[in-house]
Amino acid sequence: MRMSAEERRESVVRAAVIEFARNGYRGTSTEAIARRVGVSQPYLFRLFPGKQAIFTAAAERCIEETWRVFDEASAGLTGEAAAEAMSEAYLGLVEDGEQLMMQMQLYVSVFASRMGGEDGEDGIGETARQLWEELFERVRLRIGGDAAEATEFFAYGMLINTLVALGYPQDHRIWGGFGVQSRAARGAAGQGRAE
Amino acid sequence: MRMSAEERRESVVRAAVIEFARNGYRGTSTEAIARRVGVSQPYLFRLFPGKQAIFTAAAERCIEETWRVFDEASAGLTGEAAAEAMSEAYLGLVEDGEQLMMQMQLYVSVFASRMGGEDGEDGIGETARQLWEELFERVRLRIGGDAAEATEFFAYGMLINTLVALGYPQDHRIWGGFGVQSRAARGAAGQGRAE
DNA sequence: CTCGATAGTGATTGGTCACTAACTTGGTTC
DNA sequence: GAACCAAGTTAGTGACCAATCACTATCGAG
Repeated sequence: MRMSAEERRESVVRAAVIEFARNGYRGTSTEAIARRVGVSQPYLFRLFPGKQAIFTAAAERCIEETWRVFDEASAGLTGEAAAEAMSEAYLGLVEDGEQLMMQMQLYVSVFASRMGGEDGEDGIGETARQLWEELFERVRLRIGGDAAEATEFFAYGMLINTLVALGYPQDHRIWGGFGVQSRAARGAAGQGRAE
Repeated sequence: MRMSAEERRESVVRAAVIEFARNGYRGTSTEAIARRVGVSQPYLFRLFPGKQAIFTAAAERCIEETWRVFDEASAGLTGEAAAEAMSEAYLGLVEDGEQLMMQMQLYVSVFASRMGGEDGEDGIGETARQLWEELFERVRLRIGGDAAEATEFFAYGMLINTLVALGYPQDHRIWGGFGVQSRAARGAAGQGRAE
């Protein structure tokens, strides 16, 4: 089906999120992305300057999407209620694993690009930090401005990432009282840890 | 320099942790590991049945090492004091990034192996979960048996992983009052969050 | 010294992958 | 209906990589 280059780019990004999430940067062939999109592999290089650019676009998309979900879930709320709503939404977002693993893949790619890893020498680290800080700031404001609470929110978020990556079902004892239904929000809700 | 197969395997594992940490499973060539060890690439396949086995050995080593550091740092302590000591030790362990990134690479590999990713079809997920649970259990006992506190400990640990991976120096404001010297311990210390 | 075992290498191979060049298809406009 | 342009394809290239095989070097024991 013939469509505009812009529309194609959009479907490439969507396909790339899935493929990169599952197999990582090196583990994903441009062939696989192209097949998922339904176009020939060389055509990708007309829509994007290279594989790295596709990865970056997918990573950006993924973090933007995370904020979109947070924003939607916590619209009109503030403080703990907002944090709770966002935590709950995050568990939903992350359930299928694709969004989550794209995040993780981004983190390891950023590290690799710093450690003289051979690929990703473009400014992916800079981009990632910018996106992360923006997300952090937005969440902080939404839950009421307290940095420590925002930090706690993200800490539990990162634990969720890890447990999901390892493949623990949400009723496994390792989730230790959080996870499963809305109780998941408890830990991340930042229930007034005074300091 | 000629050495016993067992000694060689040991140096291969050490080299593999570095290479896999920096470049991931797919991004690391057996050639690169061999070069770092100082042996020919084919010889690796005499010491290990395949690339995957080297990766698994490196991952196991890395988690065992984490416990070793925790254990040493918190020897003779219990409760919050133990948690604080372990947190502090973790920041030190993780500072250079290699241990940490090997962990992250393990997580993404486990996920990939679950998602029909083409490599890692051996039981790496099972192995990883076992190692993780063992570590969790040991930490839980050391800090006094409370699962929620252990969960919080690990949550902040995972946040540390992410921030280090993204390349934030420990005095960056995103660390929000934790990180930097022993104050790092504060967040992870599980300071009696009643419920 | 020599013989057996263990440590280690060089050459190769079948396969994969990012990326390029040159070409074709389909829609729009005058 | 032809001229034009953007969308899309087929064919190909050089580089790299895990794994195998057949071989050599070095050690220790009798």
